[in-house]
Amino acid sequence: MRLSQLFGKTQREIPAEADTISHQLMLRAGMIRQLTAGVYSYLPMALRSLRKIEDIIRDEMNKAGGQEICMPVLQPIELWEKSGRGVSFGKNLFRLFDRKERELALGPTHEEVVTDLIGRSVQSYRDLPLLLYQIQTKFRDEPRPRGGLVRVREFVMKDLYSFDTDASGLDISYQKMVTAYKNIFSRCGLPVIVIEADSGAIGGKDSNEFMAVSEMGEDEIIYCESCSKAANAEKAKSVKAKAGCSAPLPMEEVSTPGYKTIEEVCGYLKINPVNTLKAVFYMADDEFVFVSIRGDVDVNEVKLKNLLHCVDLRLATEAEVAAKGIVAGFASPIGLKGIKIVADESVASGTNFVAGGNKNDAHIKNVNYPRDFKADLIADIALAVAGDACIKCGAKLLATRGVEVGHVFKLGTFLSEKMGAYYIDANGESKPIVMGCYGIGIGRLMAATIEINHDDKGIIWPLSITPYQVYLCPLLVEDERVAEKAESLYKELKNLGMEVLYDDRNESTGVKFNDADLLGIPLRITVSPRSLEKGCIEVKWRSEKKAELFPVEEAVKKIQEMLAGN
RNA sequence: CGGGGCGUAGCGCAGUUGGCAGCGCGCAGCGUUCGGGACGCUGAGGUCGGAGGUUCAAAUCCUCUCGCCCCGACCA
Repeated sequence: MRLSQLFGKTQREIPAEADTISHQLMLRAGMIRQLTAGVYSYLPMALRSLRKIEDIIRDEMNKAGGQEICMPVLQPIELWEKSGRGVSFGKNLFRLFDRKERELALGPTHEEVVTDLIGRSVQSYRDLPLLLYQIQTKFRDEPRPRGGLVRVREFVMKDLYSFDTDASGLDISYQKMVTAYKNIFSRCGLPVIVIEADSGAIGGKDSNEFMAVSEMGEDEIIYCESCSKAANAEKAKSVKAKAGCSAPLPMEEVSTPGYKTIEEVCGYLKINPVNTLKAVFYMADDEFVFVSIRGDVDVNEVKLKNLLHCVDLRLATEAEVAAKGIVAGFASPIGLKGIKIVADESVASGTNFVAGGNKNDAHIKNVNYPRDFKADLIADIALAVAGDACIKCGAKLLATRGVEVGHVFKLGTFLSEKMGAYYIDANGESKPIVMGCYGIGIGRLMAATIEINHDDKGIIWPLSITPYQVYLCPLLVEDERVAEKAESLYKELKNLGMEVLYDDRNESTGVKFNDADLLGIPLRITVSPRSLEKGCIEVKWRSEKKAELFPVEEAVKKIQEMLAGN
């Protein structure tokens, strides 16, 4: 491709709308254009890379036994009502009406469609297992798209669905996908870590996320260096520091005039937050919930939501709290009636806590669970944080951030039961098909790769997913020797099957080199009067500082070798 | 949905007592340059996000509205 004809110009200045590195670089490199919030056009440079990523994914999916299909984006709303997930996807589901006023959704994912498809096609255990995938556009009306291609409302995803007769079959399918995913990210030049995850609106049991570790990532990862256990913060479990464990004493009211927050009460009573119990109030699908948790621990709302099996969970408003007769700032579950009480396990982690007095300006010392109050539910609903101990090996946990580039789920049978996808087993009995689903966001993968492979000059493409392999850069194209050599090299390299971006523009050296660095093509070939006079051509890796000179007659062979060796 | 910021040329921005809409980059033409974003001359490019209002006069003041970005909530 001649750069003079390439659609998508480079830009010197950083567009104001971008403050994520990958977003800035993609805009400056002329790869993407935004149409509206979270919706982008992909220009040639981006599309070439995306296609290569897709090819790698397709290859690995096929190797793992996947069969490619293509399912509709336009989906009748009844399908979503049938699965019940229209509710859990909520406003993220794009809805529209056809001319007959029939309601449709733009598919945010394809479990419904594929389960419907399978339910109609699969009859016998002999038809299973099955791995079906597609690479297709998804629509999700995200409340806040961000970071360029990191979170968008329209995007291409590879989604594979596995169908097995039983749990052990699912385990095999799941493992195949985990292996394939590791291959994919490794081939794309993107280091990832596999972590435990919550399954969110998808539902199901086991779930793992593939995270590209990066500061700009949206997810917090809690991990253990010594045993390498790692989980999304919304899923992570941890061992909290022990609270005091002296023998239980009788409860005793203390005056705490105006001291409401844990910090204030601790300061006033000269105690540590670990020895207090705090109260947090939620509305779970319109039910008021009183959460009791140790003062030094925060509530993990994902865990709480899963525990309560609710769709919508939010903090209660002051008015809602007051309406329940609760004295905010001095609340505790002691003696509370007619309110659902959920306690975190940490309330049982010690003795003689300080809790609210349920009246103004008073707290109670020496509160002990379960002696002094009961909970309707007690479970681990604590947010794990760096510094807690690993539940597996006891070492101190660390925190980092990551971009979720892939996610795999063991769905089980809840969807097949709802959607009516059954098979007949060897004994002639009807059973629900056991499902798994596995997704990779293609654009996000590309963005994450750039996020990790760049320097202050621009992108540094991994060879496997680069839009072009070679940047052919003649300096001083008005010099006939240079122009002739560059043209002949261009033809020769192309004929050898190389993907060449040929900077045939009559621009100054600085402009050309800076664009070469911005675009990040792995191998740069410079043809200049200076090196031609020595009978040489200069070759340089984008990732290296130093260039190499090769005699003109050997250059093509050397370039071939360099590309082949990487 | 809560908080903050911003909409003026393709991009980055300036533009307050309300009085001819500007600068830099980029773009087009010509010429001189050429190993890390060169220079000169000439030129094109604007419903100042939109609607309404105040005024002799609005990018500027008022009202409404739309959009975009960031933080949070949320989120496969």
